[in-house]
Amino acid sequence: MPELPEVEAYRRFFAEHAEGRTVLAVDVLDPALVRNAAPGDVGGALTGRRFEEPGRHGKWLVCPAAGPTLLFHFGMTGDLVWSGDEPDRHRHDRLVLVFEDGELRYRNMRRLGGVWLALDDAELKVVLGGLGPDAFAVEQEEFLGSLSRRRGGVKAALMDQRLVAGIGNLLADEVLWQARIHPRRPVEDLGSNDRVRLFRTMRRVLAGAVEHFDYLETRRRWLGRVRGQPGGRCPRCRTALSRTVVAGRTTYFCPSCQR
DNA sequence: TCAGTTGTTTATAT
DNA sequence: AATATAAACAACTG
Repeated sequence: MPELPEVEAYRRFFAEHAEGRTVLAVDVLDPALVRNAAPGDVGGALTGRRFEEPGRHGKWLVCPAAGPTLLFHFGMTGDLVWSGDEPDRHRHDRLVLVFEDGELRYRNMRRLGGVWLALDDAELKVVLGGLGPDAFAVEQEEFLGSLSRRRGGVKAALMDQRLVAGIGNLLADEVLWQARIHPRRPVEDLGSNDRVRLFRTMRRVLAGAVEHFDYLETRRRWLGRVRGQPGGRCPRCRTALSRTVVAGRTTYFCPSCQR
């Protein structure tokens, strides 16, 4: 379920297993998931290179290797697996980075997402240039500025990666529930107090989710834990949650708390 | 068999 | 020009 917090966990996982290590080989098991280069280009660019500290922007994992950069997007079902934790390759493993002490596998059941290669900053910008600032790093001033230029529903705005990068369907519902804002509320109707509360709530939710990225199961007072459950009730007021479609996605909210 | 699914892109409509 | 909506992508699960 890769939104910003999960990708941050992947970033740390990548750092643990790949940072500072030299690529011995790249096995492209599913050429279609190398999205912007010929399959052989990835190994050509990375073999013999050493990965540096990985970064993250929104839902993208950015892995520089002293020159070329490998980028991962996880779609809905992407994952990273270390061979030490799981000896055998899996049929959904799409690309494998081979190191001296093991291999790191990019797994993706549904094949949404994939792997991108950038050879320099210009190519990096082609891949990431359309994204807004990272939702966990953006300053309040910039966020409010973007909101002021935005019209339409607030949930659509939060999920728009050009506005801020990293918020997906579940986190958008979580942020709006915690901020007590109705997902269909037009941005232009929000007062400045609502906007500031939205920003602070977004930061708090992201911080909590990055800290405990199993928040969907374990966070007792969060919406995520009950959304989708039959008969799910608002953790604050016990009102039965509403389920609808907003911005094309299944949306849960509390009709009592979120006016 | 059928509905549903956490992401993004594209086409079309407003 | 922006925003909204639906479909497509793809491969499962219940």
